[in-house]
Amino acid sequence: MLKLLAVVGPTATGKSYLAVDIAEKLNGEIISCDSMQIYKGLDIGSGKLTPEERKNVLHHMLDIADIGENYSVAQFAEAARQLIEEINSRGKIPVLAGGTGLYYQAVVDNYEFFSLEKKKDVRHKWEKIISDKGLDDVYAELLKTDPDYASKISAKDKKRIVRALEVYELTGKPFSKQRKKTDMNYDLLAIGLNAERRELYERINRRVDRMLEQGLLDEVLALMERGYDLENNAMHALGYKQALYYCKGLAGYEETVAAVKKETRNYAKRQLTWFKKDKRIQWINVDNSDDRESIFRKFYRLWEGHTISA
RNA sequence: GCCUCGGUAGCUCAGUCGGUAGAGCAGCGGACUGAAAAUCCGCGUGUCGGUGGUUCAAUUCCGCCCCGAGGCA
Repeated sequence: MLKLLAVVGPTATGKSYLAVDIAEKLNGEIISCDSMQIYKGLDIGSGKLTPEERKNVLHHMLDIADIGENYSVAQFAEAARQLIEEINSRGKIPVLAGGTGLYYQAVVDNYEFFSLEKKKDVRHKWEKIISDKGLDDVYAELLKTDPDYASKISAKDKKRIVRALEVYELTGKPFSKQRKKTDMNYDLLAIGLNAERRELYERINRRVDRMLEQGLLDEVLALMERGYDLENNAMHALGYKQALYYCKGLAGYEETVAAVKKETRNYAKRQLTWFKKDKRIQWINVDNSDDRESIFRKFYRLWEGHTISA
């Protein structure tokens, strides 16, 4: 069975560093599991490690998409599964590390995605209908094409409504028919990093301050100069969106910083909701007194206890 | 020391002519299969500063005390 190590959890808990330490000491390669670090040019704000910090370990799935393109889970899952095979065949251990719950789940649970029969942009068509006629009409359309799925989601859930219609149009199959391919087919050790809520929020606040010191606003200005704006998914990333408003003069500085911190805290909460549901994950609590070494030691105990580890 | 105003949710405050209270922000919980750092759903979380009194009933009225702000000395 293919080995797979996963490092997940909410933002600002030190997943990237732990992954590097694991890969260095256990002869591994890292597969980033982060929907924003995928994009070239989102560096500081996405919390990407610097080239210096990752020079000793091979990192996959970083900087593989342009901000102008819209990357998808389906692409990620396919590429990641391929990498897991390759890394295993080299006798090394793949470390899937990152905080994007859907990406993690799609890989580990082998989600099925229908192949796209047509390649065209139908999303804008539906978005136009929404702005012309309203969301209700579009939801009614979904009720016709895929009543099962329509009944599962909110009639106000714009993104899911559009997506289901889009997938139906591109694959010819209703969204609700997508399933897991099989149950888990990896020898998985999943590690979750978490901290007490208070401590977690302090870490997040500090991290946002650090990003600003490191030049997040300059990064965003540079992206603006290259013509990127809110129509690009990547620019909806936490921190980037708010910084964009600030750079356009639509928000004040203090207000912007507060908003980024708040939304990052809310995001961390959603990540926890996602990962807590996965009972395979073994949690490591990180606190103020921990450094990289002590976190690695906590990990190593779990690794030794893992039955098929070798 | 005296006078005035204030003390209600984590914060800022509203309110109850006496029937144990509600907004905003923050927060909490959840969903999630092709944008997911997205999108969506749900939830007031409270010794109404403390303590005596009046009352069937006090957060509300009265006394005393504590704390904060301002004024007069």
